Amino acid sequence: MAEYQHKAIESKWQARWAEQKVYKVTNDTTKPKFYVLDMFPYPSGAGLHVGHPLGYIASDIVSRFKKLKGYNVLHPMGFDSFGLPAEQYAIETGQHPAITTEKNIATFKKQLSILGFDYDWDREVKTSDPSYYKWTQWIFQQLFNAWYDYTADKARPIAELIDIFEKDGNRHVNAACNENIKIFTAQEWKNKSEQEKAKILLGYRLTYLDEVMVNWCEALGTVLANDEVKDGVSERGGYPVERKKMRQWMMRITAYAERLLRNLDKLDWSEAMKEMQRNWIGKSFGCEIDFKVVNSDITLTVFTTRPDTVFGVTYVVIAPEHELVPRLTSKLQKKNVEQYVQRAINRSERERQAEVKTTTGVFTGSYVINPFTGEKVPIWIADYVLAGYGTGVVMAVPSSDDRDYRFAKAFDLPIIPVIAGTENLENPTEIKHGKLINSGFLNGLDTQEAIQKAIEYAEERGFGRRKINYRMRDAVFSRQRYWGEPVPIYYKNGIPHLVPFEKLPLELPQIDQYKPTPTGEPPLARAKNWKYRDEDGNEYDYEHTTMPGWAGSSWYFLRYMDPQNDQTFCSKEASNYWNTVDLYIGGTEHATGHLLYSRFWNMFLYDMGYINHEEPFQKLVNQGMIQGRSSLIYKDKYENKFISYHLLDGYYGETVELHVDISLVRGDELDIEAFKKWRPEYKDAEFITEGAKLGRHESGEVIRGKFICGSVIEKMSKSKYNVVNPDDIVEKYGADTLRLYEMFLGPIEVSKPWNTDGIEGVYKFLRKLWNLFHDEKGNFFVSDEAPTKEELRILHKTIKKTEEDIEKLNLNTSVSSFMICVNELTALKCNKRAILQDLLIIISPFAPHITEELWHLLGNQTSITKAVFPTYNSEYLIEDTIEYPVSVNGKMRTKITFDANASVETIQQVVLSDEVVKKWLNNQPAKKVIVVPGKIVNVVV
RNA sequence: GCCGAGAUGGUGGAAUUGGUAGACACGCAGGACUUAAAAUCCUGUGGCAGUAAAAUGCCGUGCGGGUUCGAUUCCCGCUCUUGGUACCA
Repeated sequence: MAEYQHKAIESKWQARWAEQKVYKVTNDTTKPKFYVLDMFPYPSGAGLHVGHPLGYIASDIVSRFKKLKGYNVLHPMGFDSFGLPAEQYAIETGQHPAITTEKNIATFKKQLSILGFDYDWDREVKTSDPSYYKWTQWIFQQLFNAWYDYTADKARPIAELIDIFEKDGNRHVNAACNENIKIFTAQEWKNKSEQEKAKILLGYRLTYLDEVMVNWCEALGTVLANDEVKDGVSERGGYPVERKKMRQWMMRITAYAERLLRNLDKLDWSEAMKEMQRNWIGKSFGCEIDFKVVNSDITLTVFTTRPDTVFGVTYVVIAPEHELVPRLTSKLQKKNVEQYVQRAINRSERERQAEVKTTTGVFTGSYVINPFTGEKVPIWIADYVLAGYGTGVVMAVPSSDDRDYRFAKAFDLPIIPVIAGTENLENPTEIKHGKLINSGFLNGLDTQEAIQKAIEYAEERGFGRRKINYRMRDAVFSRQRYWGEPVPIYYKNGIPHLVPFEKLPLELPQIDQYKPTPTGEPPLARAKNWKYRDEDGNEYDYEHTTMPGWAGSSWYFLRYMDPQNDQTFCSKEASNYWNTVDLYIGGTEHATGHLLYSRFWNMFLYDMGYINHEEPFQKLVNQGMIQGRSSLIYKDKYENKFISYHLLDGYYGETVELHVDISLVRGDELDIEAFKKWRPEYKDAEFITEGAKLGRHESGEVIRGKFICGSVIEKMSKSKYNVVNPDDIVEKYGADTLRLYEMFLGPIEVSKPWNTDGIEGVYKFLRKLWNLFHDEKGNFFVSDEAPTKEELRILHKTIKKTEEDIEKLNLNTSVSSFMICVNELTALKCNKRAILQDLLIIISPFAPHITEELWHLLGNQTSITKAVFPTYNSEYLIEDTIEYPVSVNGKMRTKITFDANASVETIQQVVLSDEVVKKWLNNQPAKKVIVVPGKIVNVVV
């Protein structure tokens, strides 16, 4: 008697696969390669939840499928193990983040291993491992030692730039560099001090130091992400946050803007994803125009994409944080301006952009001359202008820009219509393109023509120039944190120097507390005796900031190719063989962060000749999120009293909403006793229940009623107590069921809340599959009879569907087709080896354990993972007749069966003489009969 | 605000390129087996009207329009949910 015993089968095969290293991947092989990758997880303390495996199962299915199709498949897993939560935990408990992280990784690995993934664990990488971050630091140093040559359109070694400076100065250098670098000759370069030279070079390097605005929280002594700031105060603790300029390491990703944009066309990513990156890069064509400030030597340069509307400029707006603001402010306006700037600067950029209802701004007291008209217009300050975009100054054309229009209305500034048809409109910005009016030499021209004409005019007269602008900014690389890669830099006389390669990795030092120093220095400043020592024994300070989370994750896909190499980050042989990632699965939340930074680093390594592919991820698929269903409980604001969900309306007091652990709730009903034990402060809480009148049951038992919780669908997170762990499901149903079920839930890209309601159906399917191989008594029983035509049709229909579905990643419908196949074979009582053996192979990528077991019961000696995917034969699917749906005016009314090769004329004739069709024709002749061969007939009445 | 995605029965979802809306599964209802329950199996199941039961008709893919012989699919305008918005990863 052998029933389907998932536990025994799964642990047996997992052990055997590990023991025989079935999933070992080698780099030298004659087989074609396939590289399938998941975005690696951050090992959080909550462990793996049911959302993580969604993508992992999909990639595992593809990996196993490609192996069956004869590919050498690289399908690795590792951990993005630097990050804030471990550090936060360290601050609170004093526990070293490395210890927490190791523990969390162990939990994750254990959880991953019971799901039966085909990872080669010998290739695991961890970003917080010094043997890994040695190479992250090395890449940083390569970026430090490089500059971007726009003429060659690639990065080059900084030594070559120094050569050019020595021979020719920087006059002919077309490089990505800081804006304030002055032109110098070779002789001038040679005369500069080492200090000066270092400063200039820093302005060219692909990683450099700069002063940038950050959210500084004095009380926490650290910089906060925009996410961590709510309404101008820190989310944690509610301390005030100010915007402040700090010296930070930057990454010159803008050098790559054009290539990052251009290459998108070559990638097999969703249009949505490419669009997001395009918008992030934000390329726009336009020009700069110089506006001279009246009675001053200052010139304000604006960037505009609409120089055609320059005759409609009625004022100019400058960003509150712009450095010229103090010089432009008149005595009379000083107080107003200072007040305004103070307030505006402390608002986040997102807030400033999002706010459209209230328009704010202040007049500086200064004026500029519009070089096209010679007219004098006022300079205003407004927070809708950001210092970081364009030049930080805009020319305002209230008649054709919405924000300018609102601003002009609010402050009663003039509006000059410049586009024909807008003269008499209440809101002229409704029409943005057309023939120009009130615009001097541009009158009568169309928008596009006028733009070109205006730029030419400005260029000829020297007060403007054609300009391509990008919205993308250089990336801030420094973090005022402990748990990240140390930046391999030390300072000598204030000039940054690279820690020599032999001294890498520069390991994280031990510190007493994981907090910033009392003076607001980053945590690494606490390290005792942590200094760089040169040969002469001189000591220098190391850089005290660490690298951001995205540093380690920007190149990990290369390390998997050659994970143990201690000579280089990844050997050329390995990267030449594995090349680009063929399928990358991960969430859309990485659209503009990780996926741009990785492309940038990969492109840089390509430029420097370390790898041979320019793009890291050829095909990208975005998996949706599995959301959690949180349970909510309502507590009286002042008393230790809880109110059941449906009684809230009638409750007299004020209540607060709290998250309650979902393990204490069954179908919205709270287990009150368990809840009292959950938190000591609730031990004596009072509960107002519902659903039953208080009283006594006939048996004498007191009727208590039910306590019902509210619920909300949101991100699965430890802090929301809504995490569902896959372990319990595997325990009850097995990994094969979980794998099939997660795929069966729906398309991989769609987000949905976790819900186990349908899991029984999938479990039943596996039992039915098992029963195909067993008789009623449970004995293994398979026949060697030749299959019938019908059985072959069922099998080959499924082979075809599965293959198409996996290629397109429609894994939910493959599971359905397996169910249909097994249902049909069960109905035919088919237990033929010729059919079942192939069926096992096609199901094996989805349910590797049960299929491996049955495969061996069939007498096979080697693993099913080494089998060959069956070839679909179209001959088995040919049908002699086709049943046509016949519709009248597009509505299906009847069905008529025709010979597969019946002519259109025959079909029309038969259809028109059909009783049902006649009824709808009602003795009128049909206006039209449309026959789509093989598909449908439509009669138009 | 800006950029991206989505909305189909009681539920998860299916529908290949514009061609039978609701595959497959859950749930529910009824039945078989059983002393009973569980498990298993069978039948039915979008809504409304209609019928003894059928037949049959009408409505129906977030809302309002449009294109088409034919629209879940294409176009225009909305609503709601959701991801990103540069120091969460």
